[in-house]
Amino acid sequence: MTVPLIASRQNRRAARISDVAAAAGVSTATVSRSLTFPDRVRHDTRERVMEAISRLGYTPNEAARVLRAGASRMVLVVMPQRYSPPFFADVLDGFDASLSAHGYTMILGSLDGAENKARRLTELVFARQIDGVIILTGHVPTIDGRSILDAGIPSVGVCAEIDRAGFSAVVIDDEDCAIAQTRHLFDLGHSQLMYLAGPENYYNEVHRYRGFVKATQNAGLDEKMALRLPGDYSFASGVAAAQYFLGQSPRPTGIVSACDESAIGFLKTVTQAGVRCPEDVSIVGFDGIEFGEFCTPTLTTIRQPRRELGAAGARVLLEGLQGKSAPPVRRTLLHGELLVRGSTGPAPKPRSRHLQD
Amino acid sequence: MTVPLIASRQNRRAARISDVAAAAGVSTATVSRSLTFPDRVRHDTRERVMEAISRLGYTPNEAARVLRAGASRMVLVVMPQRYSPPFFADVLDGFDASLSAHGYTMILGSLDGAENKARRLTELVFARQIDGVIILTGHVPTIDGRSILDAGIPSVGVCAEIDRAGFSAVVIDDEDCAIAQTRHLFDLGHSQLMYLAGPENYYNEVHRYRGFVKATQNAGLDEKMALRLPGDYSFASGVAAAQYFLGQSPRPTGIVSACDESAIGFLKTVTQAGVRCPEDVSIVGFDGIEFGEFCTPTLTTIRQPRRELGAAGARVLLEGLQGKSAPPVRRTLLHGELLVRGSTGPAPKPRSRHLQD
DNA sequence: TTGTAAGCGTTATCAA
DNA sequence: TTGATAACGCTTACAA
Repeated sequence: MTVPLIASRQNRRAARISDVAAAAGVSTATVSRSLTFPDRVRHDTRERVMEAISRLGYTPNEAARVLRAGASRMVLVVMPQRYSPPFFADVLDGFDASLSAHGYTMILGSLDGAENKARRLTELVFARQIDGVIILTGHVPTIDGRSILDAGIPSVGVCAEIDRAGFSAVVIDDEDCAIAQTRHLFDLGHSQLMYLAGPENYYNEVHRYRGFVKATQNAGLDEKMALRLPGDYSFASGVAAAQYFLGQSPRPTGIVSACDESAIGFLKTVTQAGVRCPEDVSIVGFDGIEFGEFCTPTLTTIRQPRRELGAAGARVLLEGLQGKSAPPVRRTLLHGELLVRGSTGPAPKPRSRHLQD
Repeated sequence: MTVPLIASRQNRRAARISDVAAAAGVSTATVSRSLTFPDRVRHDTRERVMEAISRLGYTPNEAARVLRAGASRMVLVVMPQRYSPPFFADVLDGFDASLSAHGYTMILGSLDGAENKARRLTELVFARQIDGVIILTGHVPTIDGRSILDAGIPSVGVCAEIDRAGFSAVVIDDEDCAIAQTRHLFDLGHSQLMYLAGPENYYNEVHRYRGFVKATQNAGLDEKMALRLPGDYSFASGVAAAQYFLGQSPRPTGIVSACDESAIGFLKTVTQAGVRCPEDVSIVGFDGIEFGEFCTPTLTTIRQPRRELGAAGARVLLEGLQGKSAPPVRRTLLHGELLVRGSTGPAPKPRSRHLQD
């Protein structure tokens, strides 16, 4: 189903290339060349053309250029369903800075809400309105038997690898970071851990949980000493996990969270219930969002290189966009870094703790 | 200066309308009509056409449609220089939901970074690639003697009125909200206030500060009892203000902040220095971002109806987009709401307080 | 170095 | 109800 186009009110007719050509006393081809290949035009001719352009306030009609050239210089960034604005804002900044420096415009589309959002994005790509795609989630939906990835335009996964072969990715070492989170707690003497998960089957969740499991196994910890609670990267799921935690006895003393928001929700909720952090419970977040410095206590976490992820993602995409042939598929690995702050401390002495409610 | 277009690699040639027409044994006009005006085509003809479309995986080329129809169904959202992702994310969601339901695609552009960002956005609009504009800041830069507002396309200010006559706006009652913030502190007995400002000359800052001044004057408070500290809606400016505050003696006991981030930065910094909140100092934020519930103490603030701002802004723009003639200019006023939480309490008894460092 | 002219893929007008 | 055809405004062979 296509919505009919409604022509917008034209006030004064916009200048066309032919107007400029007439004003400068040259052909339209010369105007076009003056703009795109300045050195293929005689100097004084170009001056006349430029003067006419600025006098008439001419801007080339983008639709006509796109149609003729078969390229739109637009890049679509696909956001996951549940996303954290504090986290992604910096990544997007990284994209935007690089892309706009190279003449590309960034379009943002999110996969949340109804299916028709995903449909519109897919159509946009197949309508040849998009030259390249950056995907911030591992999975892209298939609509009417085709997905954005089928359009055959350069596409790169950032923050998450795309769940289909043949695409480059820029990611961090999620698994190692989760190992670092977990080890940090072990090093502090914790032996009863809890894992606060992200959305099931998400790339990041899978890898982070894998790291958590490896680290606990390495430490010889029994599976049962490392409970996994569901979550979705929201404050709310941290609160829910905290409520579960408060009902436990004995309680775990170390919490590994798959993101900062949930960690902060958890932190606040248990603190309010009288549990002290880090004396009674230690918690490690993941992402390094700015809030982590402003909650109480400050949040120990994994700092992700957010702008660098954005910049590197843009760079990889630009290679695909500008090269004559498809560049080799590759995986760029950046590194997260453990940031020890106030929310983690030595495990409490092994005394049973049911200070409850 | 225009960047040359580089045609993207075509794998298999995309189906065109003529391919569909041939496959269905009709003319291209009939294919077009089947898509746009289904009821002007005989039922069985349309069925054949639709079958061919889905068999060939045909999607109309957007550039061609845009060129021919003179409308792009794209809406540009202009973000201010300094913006708060946690705040604007919900507003954007509000836009996106309404716009995409009406067949429009949203493009995001920010004014931060170098001038060339603003230039690209301006060109995009003059290139007739954009049907409508939503502006989240009062001021839009002029580049080469023209601004986005000069393009003559429907434009609406959201969260801030545009600093030029002739444009509709959807805003909240900033001034009244600031009065409510300030009164709340007076009601609690505070008489030495401090105002933590937003960026100079921003629409919101101007109105909020005006409300603050009015409320203090109404209360008969001396100008000197109400210091204004500069800020820019960031955590950092809250921290800076806190450092100034800590150096004061006696200190103000009530802080009115122009945004939540600064308030939280302030809160954290003074708390860490041993000042108790709300016993020694009360603070009121502005915006109602989610994190306000998770800092310690929770933040008293003004809750803005963010999604409603987005939805209303989209609605006003859509009127301009869909109507035959320009709708009347009007100002839609929504209301913020004081949310009393933990960061405000009765003014301390008037004893001098230099508990310092 | 410059100009001529043929498309790019649609949609809308007009005629059948 | 359908079809032929002329735009939409630009870029780019190719010719001069």
